[in-house]
Parts: sequence; C-alpha cells; structure tokens
Amino acid sequence: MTRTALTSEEVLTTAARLVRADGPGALTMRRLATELGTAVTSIYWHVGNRESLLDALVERTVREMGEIHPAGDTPHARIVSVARALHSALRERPQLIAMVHERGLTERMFLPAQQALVHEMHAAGLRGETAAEAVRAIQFQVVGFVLVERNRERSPEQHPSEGELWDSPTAEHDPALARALAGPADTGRLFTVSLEALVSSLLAPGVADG
Amino acid sequence: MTRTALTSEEVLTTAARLVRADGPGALTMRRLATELGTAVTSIYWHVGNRESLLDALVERTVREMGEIHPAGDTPHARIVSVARALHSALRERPQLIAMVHERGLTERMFLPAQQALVHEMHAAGLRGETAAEAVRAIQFQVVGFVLVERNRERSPEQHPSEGELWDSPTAEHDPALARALAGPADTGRLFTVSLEALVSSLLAPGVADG
DNA sequence: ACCTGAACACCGTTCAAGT
DNA sequence: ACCTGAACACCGTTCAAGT
Repeated sequence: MTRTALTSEEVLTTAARLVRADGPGALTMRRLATELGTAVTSIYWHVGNRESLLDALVERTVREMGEIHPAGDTPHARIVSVARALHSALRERPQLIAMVHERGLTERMFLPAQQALVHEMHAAGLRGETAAEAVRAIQFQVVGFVLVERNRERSPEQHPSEGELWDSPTAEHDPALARALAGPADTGRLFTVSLEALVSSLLAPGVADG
Repeated sequence: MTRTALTSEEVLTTAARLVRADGPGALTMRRLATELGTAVTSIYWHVGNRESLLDALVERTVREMGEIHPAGDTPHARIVSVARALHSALRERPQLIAMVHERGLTERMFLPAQQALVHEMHAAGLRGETAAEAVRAIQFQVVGFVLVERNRERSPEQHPSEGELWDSPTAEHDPALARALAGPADTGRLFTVSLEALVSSLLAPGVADG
C-alpha cells in the first residue's frame, strides 16, 4: 500500500497545520512524517532540512498576510485604521507570527502596511526622513504591542502575586490605583491611548524635526 | 579524584554563565554537567529538572535587576528617565530577559519600576485608574521597544531586499524617504520620539479620561 | 527522480544502585 | 544525604541502497 506521490506543497500544508494547532515546538520531523504517511527521510528530499522547512512556512505566512485597506476620512483616521488592521492580523496568527519574529522577517511582512502608511503620511504633508521616521514609529508601536500582549497571555498566573505586592505604601492612599494595577490590563484601551498619542504627535506640524 | 560538594548555588551560577555566553539553547544538562565536573544526574538532585533550573535562573535575574532611580526636575523628565533606565537595563541582559519574557515574568521584573512610575504619576497629579493606565502605557512602550529592537538585531541581512522593494511609485517622488526606509532604523531616536509623545499625552490634563 | 531503513550523535529524564 | 552509570524514549540528519 503506497500513498500518492509526496509534494513539497503537501509537506508545507501539513506542517502549517501542525504549527497552527500546537505551536512550532510540536513540529518534529518524525511527527510530520507520520502525519504524511511517509518515511522521515522523504521529507528531507523535498524541503531540505527542518530549518528550510520553517523558512518556507514563514515565507508563505508573509505572503498570505494580504493587503491593507486604510479606512477613514482624515490621514489621522486612516493611519490609525492601518495600525489597527495590522494589530488584529498579527494577533490572529500567533504561532506563525512568532516564527516570523524569530527569523527576523517581521519587516518584510510589514512591507505592504509600510507602503500604505507612507501614502497616508504623504497625504498628511510629511516628507522625507520625517515621514520615514513616523512610519517606523507606528510599526514599532504595533509590533511591540503585539509582542507584549502575547507575553501576557502566556502567563495568566502571575497576577495574584503582583496583587500581593501592591500592598505598598502608595497603594494605601490610592486604593483605586492599587486595584487597577492588581487586575489585568485593558490592553485594547492601552493600544488605543498609545496609538492616538503617537499619531497625534507625529502629525503635529514641526514636532519631529528637532 | 572527587570534586568539592556540589551546591545548587554553583549550578545556578554556571548555568547563568552559559546562558549569558551562548544563549538559552546552549544550556543543555549534559554540557552543564561537564562544565561542573559532575554526572548529569547529580544536577537533578539539586535543582530538579531543566525547567525548574531555568525558573530559578529567571527568578535570580528578576532580583538582580535592582532598583530604579528617577532623575530630573519635572515629573515628565523623571518618568522619561525611568523608562530610559528600564530600556537600557533590559538591553544589557538580552538572553536572560528573553527567558523572563518566555516565562511570562516580565511583569514581576517590572514591579520596582512600576512603583517608581506610580510615584511620579502621583507627583504629576494623576490618580486612580488614570494613573494605572498611564503607568502601563509606559511599560508596554518600553517592553515593546526592547522586543522589536532585539528582533531587528537578530536579522541584519534583510535590509537589502527591503531596499529593492522600495523601488515603488511613491519612492520616485520622495527619494529621501525611500533612502531612509531602505537603511537601518535609528531606534534610539524612535524610542525618544515615541516616548516623549506618549508621556506628553499622558500628562496632558483631562485627556485619558474619555 | 523519488523513497526507504539503518545508523549516528545528540537530547531530557528515571531509577536502581552505590557511598 | 548525595552521587553515579545504565537505560529509555525522544530529537535532527546523513547516507548507502533500493525502485
């Protein structure tokens, strides 16, 4: 009983499924071979080694990310919408994004978004290095946020101990603050606040020129 | 020829050295045993397994991070100084910080800084949930930045291809922008710009209350 | 051109046996 | 109380041998 001819396409698809389901750590060559119904060594013929398989997976993810469609009437609104779209796109593919991150390909994944942002910065009147800096500030903000959020999600256990430690002198004459810092962060709101602050500052005339 | 009695302290110190030198991936139980001059299995008696060894390492790093000393005359300046201190402290211990990050203990590591920030927010007149939100916005900003920077450092190779892709329509009538985006980002400046924008916005009266 | 099993050099971990 | 070697079940990868 032999199976139909193996293709690198099939290897990639199955590998992507495993990563999405159980994370990159669960993608072992032997498990992949079992899943595909072939010998481990056949995979090597088609995709080289594990490293290049992961490279191909990442490449595919970058392509699949798709285009960005800015929405809104003002440059400010359209920039914010791009940042938000990026934010949720990244959040929907946590494991694959982590792999893109590990491989340092985050920038290339961001290229379409970057071009959209450049367009909007131009519309807002920014040019040259100032515009470039503004675009990058947005990117850093969004990527940084996603990374921090992922970090927090992976460890919901630590908050109690953090709560204990907030029985500090400061906490006593500001209980509302202590309560807020003991509980989980409202990351959605933090994202909005920080993003609005940044965009407003970037679009304010003459600020980024110092 | 027997060596002096093994202690868990010695195991931790040697393990920390290996991680600092070659990263967490290089810390294998067998290599650690060789380095210590004992059998692999002795380590298990002292520190449990690899996982709890890494836990202990991380715990130690968090403690060693030390205190934060705000500098400057205005709350704005002092908040910025705390953020900067955090930023460089994190950058000086990349591998160990990565482990703290992986284990989701970033928050606990940030506790002293958090308390310093709360103090400054109070000095600036912020209270309760507004102050808590402001503190967290700063934290997210700094941590996010460090993570993005580390990601970029790990992959200096990708810029050429990014440069190629910047032969786009927009690039032609703004060559300065294309040049800026093709080259490496000035992360120090981006950090300053974003941080100043955020702090100014957070300390502006009545903004974070909507 | 494509697939295979055997073999190699690595892992982390357990456990009975030593002192 | 502390240390040990043998053994187990995993890895990724190579390579000669098959069709």
